[in-house]
Amino acid sequence: YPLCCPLLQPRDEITQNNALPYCVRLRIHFFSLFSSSRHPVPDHLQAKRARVENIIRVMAGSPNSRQHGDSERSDTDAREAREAYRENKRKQRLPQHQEHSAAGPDEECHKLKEQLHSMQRLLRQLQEKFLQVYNQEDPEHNGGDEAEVAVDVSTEDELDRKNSRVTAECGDRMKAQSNVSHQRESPNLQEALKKELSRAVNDCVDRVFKKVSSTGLDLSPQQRMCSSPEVSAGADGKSQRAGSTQEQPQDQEAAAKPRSLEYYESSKAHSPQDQTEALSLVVRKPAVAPLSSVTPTVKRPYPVHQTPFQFNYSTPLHDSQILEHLLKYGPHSNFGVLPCMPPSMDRTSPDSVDLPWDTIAMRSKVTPGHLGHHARASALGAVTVDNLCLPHVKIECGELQVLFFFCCLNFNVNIQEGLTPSHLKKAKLMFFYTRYPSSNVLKTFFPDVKFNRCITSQLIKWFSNFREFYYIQMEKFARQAIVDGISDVKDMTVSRDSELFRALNMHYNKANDFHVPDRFLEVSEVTLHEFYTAISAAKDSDPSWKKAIYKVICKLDSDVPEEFKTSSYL
DNA sequence: TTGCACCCTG
DNA sequence: CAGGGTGCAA
Repeated sequence: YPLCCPLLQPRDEITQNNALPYCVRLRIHFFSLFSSSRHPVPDHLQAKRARVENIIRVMAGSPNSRQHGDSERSDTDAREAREAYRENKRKQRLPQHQEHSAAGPDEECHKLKEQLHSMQRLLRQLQEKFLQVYNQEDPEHNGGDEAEVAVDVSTEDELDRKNSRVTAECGDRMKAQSNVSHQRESPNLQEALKKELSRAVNDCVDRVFKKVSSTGLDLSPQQRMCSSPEVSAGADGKSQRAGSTQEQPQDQEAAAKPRSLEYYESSKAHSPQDQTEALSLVVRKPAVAPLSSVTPTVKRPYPVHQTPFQFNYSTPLHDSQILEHLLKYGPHSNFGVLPCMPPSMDRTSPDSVDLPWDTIAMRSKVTPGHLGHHARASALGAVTVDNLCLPHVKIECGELQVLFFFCCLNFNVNIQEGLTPSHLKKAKLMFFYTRYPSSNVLKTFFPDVKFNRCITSQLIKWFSNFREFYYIQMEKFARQAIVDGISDVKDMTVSRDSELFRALNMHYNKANDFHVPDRFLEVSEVTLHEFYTAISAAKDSDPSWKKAIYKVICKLDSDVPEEFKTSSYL
């Protein structure tokens, strides 16, 4: 079976089968995986799986979904293009030190290629592991009918024949089940099938979560929301509430609120202990020892004040760290604490149920040939990827299912949309070289970040804050020198022993694990002298007296070393 | 009018 | 560090 997993297939096989929404294929594979891989399959589950299998084939024959997807994609492409144009126009107006960007799509393409290759490599390894364990534990079920679950689109005639056959079969099966009898009244069999499919999938996902929680994973209610069996979602993204949720207030007002706020409130109601203070926009990275030495203090970045537009940082999972960890140390190793993200939806949002999985689908398609999908992913992923984060999850169980789940999770979030503490650290170290980085420099040196306007301004703001601290220190020490009666500028030097340097180093290089370049000491000294002379000349009476200094200092930037370009630098 | 950088504040 | 206010330049 594992060979059929779409995530484990070569990219071409995945993308060429796109007659069917990828989310559906992925869900099917989840369903098959969890219903058959470890235990003999009960009859009713087998029947369910067969139905699902049939539904796939029916849907694969439907041209509607694809056409819809294509038009949607070109819309997004156009939007993206307009955005890029505006971005370029804006750049032309930036001050001198901000150069033009020529790279753009090529760069992104290259970035995506690299990420894809890395992910594919990891997935191949995972596949091997899967096969190993699978063969050990369940030899008699290996290579059985699951192989047929993969969608094979052969000739159109054949497909038609299959469709009519499986449609009939599926109809019979459904008639046999009293709990879906109402669906017979549906004017459109496909709609009914979709409902049944999503019910099966939700069922499956719910079982995954049950399994997860029974084997040591700690999931709070909101993390299970996307798997709620009470909600039946159509595979086209629409959904219906098929049951009631007693914990959620369901007034119109709540439904009209921005999703982030809505989620924040509901999550607060569920687990008030998690949110105790104003939260940083910096997304905490996972503490995945020994890959990262970041202290595993995980803050829940639920944004109380965030606007939907800012809701773009998504995930701290980074560069397949989780998967790598699993592959290196096995699923029994202790993961410590996984990062958390701000789940943005709850089950009171009737149109949200299918989104997390759609997001998997779209993001999984982020490949050089599918930048259109990428655009869709950025638009929707900003909101939906959050759902897949499992805050405060300890991985201590050895379930392959969990491994696979996190594999998908990680695959999904391979592209950074949020800035992590590592990015902040890197930015601080970059400050030793450049006080006024252009947006191009930022893009070049944060290749693992999916840039958008929000992220860019956040990074710019960081450097603005760095400068602020820097200049405050300079002014402070310059004034101190004057108070101390230093009469000659030459008597003021900045060395590694200087108090001034220690203050700066403490701020930008707290761990003191980075060798600060000499050039930074020189620039610091120049800045200190500038402040000294300006204050000595009583220029500080002019409200904008610092501007002259800024003008001098911004010319002293040097190039950031190439090593900083590697996303795994830290 | 818009975007940016700085300033101030929490 | 981030948000809001302000002034400046394009």
